[in-house]
Amino acid sequence: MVRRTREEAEQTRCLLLDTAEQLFSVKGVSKTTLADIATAAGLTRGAVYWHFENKLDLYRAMLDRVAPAFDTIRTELLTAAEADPAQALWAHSLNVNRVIASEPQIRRILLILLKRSEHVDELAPIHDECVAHMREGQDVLRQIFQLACDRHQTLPHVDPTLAACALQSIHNGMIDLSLEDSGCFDLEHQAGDVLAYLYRGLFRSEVLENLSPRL
Amino acid sequence: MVRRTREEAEQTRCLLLDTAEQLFSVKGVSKTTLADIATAAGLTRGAVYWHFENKLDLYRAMLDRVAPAFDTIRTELLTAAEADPAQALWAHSLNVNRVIASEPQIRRILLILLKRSEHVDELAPIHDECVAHMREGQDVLRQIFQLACDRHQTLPHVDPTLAACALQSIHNGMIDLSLEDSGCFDLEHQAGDVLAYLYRGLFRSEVLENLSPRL
DNA sequence: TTTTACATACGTTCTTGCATGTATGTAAAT
DNA sequence: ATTTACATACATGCAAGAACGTATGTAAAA
Repeated sequence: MVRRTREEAEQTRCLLLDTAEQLFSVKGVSKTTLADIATAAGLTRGAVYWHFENKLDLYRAMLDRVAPAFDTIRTELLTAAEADPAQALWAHSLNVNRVIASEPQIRRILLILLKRSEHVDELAPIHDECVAHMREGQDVLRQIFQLACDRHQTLPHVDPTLAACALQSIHNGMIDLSLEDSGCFDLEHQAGDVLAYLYRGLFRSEVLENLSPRL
Repeated sequence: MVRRTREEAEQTRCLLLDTAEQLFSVKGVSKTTLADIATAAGLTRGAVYWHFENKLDLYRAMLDRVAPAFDTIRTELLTAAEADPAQALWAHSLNVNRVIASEPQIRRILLILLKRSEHVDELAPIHDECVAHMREGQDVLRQIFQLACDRHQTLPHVDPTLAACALQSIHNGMIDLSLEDSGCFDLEHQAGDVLAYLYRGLFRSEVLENLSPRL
């Protein structure tokens, strides 16, 4: 399979990334060799080394493909927050679940990040970026909870920082559960109700009644 | 360092497990070789192969050292549940955080399980056991939430299964956050307040007021 | 004709598993 | 109380196979 034009080369690159995604999610990152990826893609290691410097470079490129999706969600949250913080958070929570439940590629990448790679050594800097990204996300949540507090949407004694931790934690926990092979948790159908329990402990009932879609 | 008696041999075994724990948590499981462990312990690979069949056997033995701690916590939960389910759950939640916060060995093992190993291949059966253990734990939580529902301790429309998911998720999420190097979350000091938000969305206020230690 | 997009071949570095060596402990026979 | 016989607790050496990086070959595109 010899690709000749630039266009076909781009296809080859995508194929390698898709194949890597697949193999990483099944065999784990450390157990998947560049030869495995090349062979599974119907190519040779030469092709891999043409498109990527090494395994780490390929790994980073693979993750970069899904970053925009998360940026989009965050932007939507920020723009909606000024009008109604509580509503913005609720919509955001459902958004996160919907995206993860509906896009297999996102699920595969999360699976690789959370359960198919070791967060050390060469991969450490990449995972550090992910953690930094997560902390930014948590800070965004904190700001919006602060807004909600200022507008008295939250229950008394709700601290914005801790509320952000709570929301982030329960989201991460649910994502983790849903990624287990056993499939003991279904993000699309159960996450809304689970989130509702937490929201009821954070926001006043008048606020909760006005959330759409219905809490 | 030649150990001659059985007693000294047991010490050597422990030393190897301690060393493995340390190295796994720093370098990751796949990047840590048996030679690394042996050398760091001041021994050779021969010693490792004497005490353990192979790397997998060593890994399992390492995990087995902390299993009793979790069993103890679960037993405490079950015995306390009959008298007062809500109180038992609250005490259990605080217990989990206290144990993890106070015992470095537990934290190291959790770190290895969650962020320093790939849940595939030879390690897969071990991690499957962990998942099974977790699901049993979730079922215990469900049963106790069922008790709480029966006694009208919970708010209306709280489903035991989903409540168990919620509690498990937020616990796992907090543990995950607390294990990050950045230390952006402190299990011992912040987890109680975060948990309180969820409990307020699950239990009636009369029940919450009677929880000790104070919610 | 040069560059692109790969394929092929080679050398090196780990890592593992096993086989073997050896010094010490231990229990029973004498 | 010795000696004998064997088990224990490691250390050392070797063979074999990954996996990687690189160097080189090659056919088509530009």
